[in-house]
Formats: sequence, C-alpha cells, structure tokens
Amino acid sequence: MLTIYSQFNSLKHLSKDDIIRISNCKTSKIIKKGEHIFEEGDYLNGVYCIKDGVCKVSKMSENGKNQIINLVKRGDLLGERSLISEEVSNLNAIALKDMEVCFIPKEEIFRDLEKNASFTMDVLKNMAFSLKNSDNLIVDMAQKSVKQRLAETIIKLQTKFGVNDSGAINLQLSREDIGNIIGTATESCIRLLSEFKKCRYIDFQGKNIIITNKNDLEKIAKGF
Amino acid sequence: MLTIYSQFNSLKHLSKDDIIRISNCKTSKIIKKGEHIFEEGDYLNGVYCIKDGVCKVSKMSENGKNQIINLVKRGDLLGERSLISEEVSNLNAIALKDMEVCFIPKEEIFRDLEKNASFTMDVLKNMAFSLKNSDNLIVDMAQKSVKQRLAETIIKLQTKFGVNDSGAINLQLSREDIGNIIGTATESCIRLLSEFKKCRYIDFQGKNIIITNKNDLEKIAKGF
DNA sequence: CGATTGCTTGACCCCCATCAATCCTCGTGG
DNA sequence: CCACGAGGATTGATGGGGGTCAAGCAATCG
Repeated sequence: MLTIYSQFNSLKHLSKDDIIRISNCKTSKIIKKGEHIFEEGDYLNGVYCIKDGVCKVSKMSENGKNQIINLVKRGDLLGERSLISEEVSNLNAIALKDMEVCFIPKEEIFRDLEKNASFTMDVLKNMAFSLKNSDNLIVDMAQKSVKQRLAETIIKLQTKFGVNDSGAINLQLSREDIGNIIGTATESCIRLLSEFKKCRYIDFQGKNIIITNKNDLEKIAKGF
Repeated sequence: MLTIYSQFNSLKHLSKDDIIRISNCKTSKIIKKGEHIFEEGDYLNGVYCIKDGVCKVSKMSENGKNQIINLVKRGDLLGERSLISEEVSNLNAIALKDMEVCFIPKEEIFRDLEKNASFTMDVLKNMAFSLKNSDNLIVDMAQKSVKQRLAETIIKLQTKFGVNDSGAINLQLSREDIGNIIGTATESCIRLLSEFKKCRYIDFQGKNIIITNKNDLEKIAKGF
C-alpha cells in the first residue's frame, strides 16, 4: 500500500568528496515527535536528509481530511520532488519519532545534478520508482476494500520498519495515523484491527501490532 | 482527477539535431482503436512518442478490476518510466482512437540522457510533475466520494481534450472507461451522469458529454 | 436482420462514515 | 501519592453511498 521501500537514497552515487561535503553541512536539526519539518505551501530551499527518526508525509484533501502519502525514514531524502519542480511543497512532513535531519541547500543539489550525471540518473531512477509505487497506490485506493488495504498496509509496515524484540512492528502509529494511511475513518480502522486480532492474524503489544499469521493477512490483501 | 496535463513532453529541450534524428525514426506505427501499444509485463525496448491519437494507460488490480491511470495524447511520450527504471511495464496502453506512434529505441534515449543535461533535467521535471499529480490522485481516490471524482474528472477531461463544434468534450469514452477512470462500477457512473444531466450540470451529444454548468460542477468536485 | 455489445434502470444489501457514549492511559498539579 | 483532565481507543447504533445482480433497451456490426 504505502511506498514502503527506501526512496530517494540517491546519495550513494555521489562521489566521496560530494558525500563528505554534504555530510559536513552545518544545519543539522533536531525535530521532536509531533513537530513538522515543513508544511503545505512552504518554499523548500533545499532538501532534508533524514539522519535518524521517521516522519509521515501527508496532504489535506479539499474535504478537510488528512491523507498520509508516505513514511520516510533514516537515509531517505525529503523534499526532492518540490525542489526539482521548483514549486512550493504540496505536502506536510511531521515527525513520528524524534528526528535528526540534515538540510542540504538547493545550490548544492543543483550543482550535483548539473555536474554529476550518475547522480542525476540515480535521482531519475528513484523518481521512476516512486512513480510506479504511486500508480500502484492509486489502483489500490480506487479498487480495494478498506480491509484489503489495511492488511496490505500492516504487511508493508513490517517490511519497511521491521520488528522489535517482541516481534511487534517497530513503529509507533496512532489508530488515526493508520486510518489516514489507508484512507478511512479511525473507527473503521479500529474495528478491522480488532477483527484481525479475533481471527488471530495479528496481536497487540500495547498499541503496537504483531503479525501472527502473515499468510492469511496476505490472502486478505489480495481479496480472499 | 486524472493527470490531465501533458506529461513527458521532454523533447522540447532537445537540440535541433536531436529532434531531426528522432523524427526520422524508421519505426512509425499505426495503432487502431482498441488495439494495445503494450501490455503489463511487456519489456519496452524504448519509448513511444504519440504523433496522433489518444490512448488510455491502465492497470489491473489484484481484484481483477481495471483502473485507468492516465490518458495520453499527441506530443506525449509513453513508456518513459519503465525505460528509466529498466523494468518490464506495469501498465497497459490501449488506443482510444486510431493512433500514429513513433518508436524511439532505448539507446537513443539513453544517449540523450547521458549527453544532454538539459534533456535529463527536463525529464526529471516532468517526472516530478507526474509524481505530484499521482500524489494528488491518491488523496482524491482515498478521500473523495465517487460523485466528487466524477465531477472533477469531467472538468479535467474538458481541460485536457477541449470541445468540438457542439461544445462536447472532444474525446469518445465509454461509460465503462469513465468508471475505470474514477474507480467505480459502470452502473454507478451512469447513474451519476444522469443525475448531473437532470441537474443541468451537463448534457449529452450522443454519448459525449457537454458541460453546461461548470461552476456547479466545480463546487461538487470540491464537496458541496 | 439476428446477435453481440454497450447503455440504462430497478432492487437489494453490505460496507463504511458518522455521531455518541464510555473506557483507558498517561501526564500534570495539588 | 492520588485526583483529575485530556486525548486516544473502543464499542454501539444508524443511515447512506455505492457495489452487484438482473432485466430491458438501444445501437452497432457482420
């Protein structure tokens, strides 16, 4: 459901000097859980490189409902898209855990884009990859039931964030957030989660989710 | 709703020589209405440049339902995404009118991408633009009602394809296709269209749609 | 001129949004 | 240390949107 895989990890194709230059950027920032990195309408004068933590990337619909488009974690870049299209951001980025982010000014990025063909190609490939994921997400949103989407989302969350010692998905999400990922009301989301628990597909550790029957969960995601 | 605007018109930044070289490509093909240009799983050894006609780009969901992701017309490129990520296509492209397409082999595109920085940057910008549209579409699909999506789609179709002499949207779409664009059953789509007609927001010329009250249609699209 | 395909309308019912009430949990201050 | 308040989680009740099946109608085509 979510574009789970690490996007925008384009830095790996930069030369060693480039990486050092970028790592030494002066403006490394701490963002606390719940604070936003940027908001819809902000002009991003660069991109953010996530050194640690996780944030949700979301957008308000015209109906006033919130939709989470992506979850971004350590090693990902943030704001690349708006920078390239040279527009204000159309998305909000809010920390789900305390974060450490490093700001890379526009000029440095564009310098790389101009001089470093393999960096550009890599950005291009990541963008192509994101685009494919977005297209898949459109299809899922349009055609799948809430139950299917929830099952798929749980699986993808585990794939992306892994599990802790108890086997629970290694990311703290409120029920509301989960609802905003799959595009449904919080209550519907809760009801389905408790149904999944009754059927022993999942279990809880506090609010966190433990997948106990991945097979059946996958079947549900595919519509059985 | 749809990503209506011309994407992938990256050719404009190519040098004159490049354009001539590309225009002289030998493999120009005629595709008849209803035929497909490529299918899910096809390996695209290049991109298609649409010289004339319109095609729908769609994807089957795991439920077996069809979702139209985009409509592509004269001047657009097709298959750029799969080429860049060097994967088989995840989409189907089927002609809605008779088409003339020109095939540009992979090697030529990659030659341009390597040598022509402004071409690459332009591809990048188009990709960023597509990505933004896809994100918006995700939000719409997740949060808006079918009625809202239909209203929005009608407006965008008119913006993209213009109107003919009678003021009807200049593109022949079956009810099923419209349903597949907004992600709903054909019957629901028909019912809403006839409701819109009763309310005098739209009218029909044969099967084609004429917008008679764009204002109210826009209000509906925004949720009033 | 049958026959196939697409359009339209009706009936039915389930999924899910919404509103409301209660419970739980955790941080804060007395 | 406890009381209390606020925000999140949960459960119930309810109604409407829209999916689905079915039947009739229009139109296009060999």
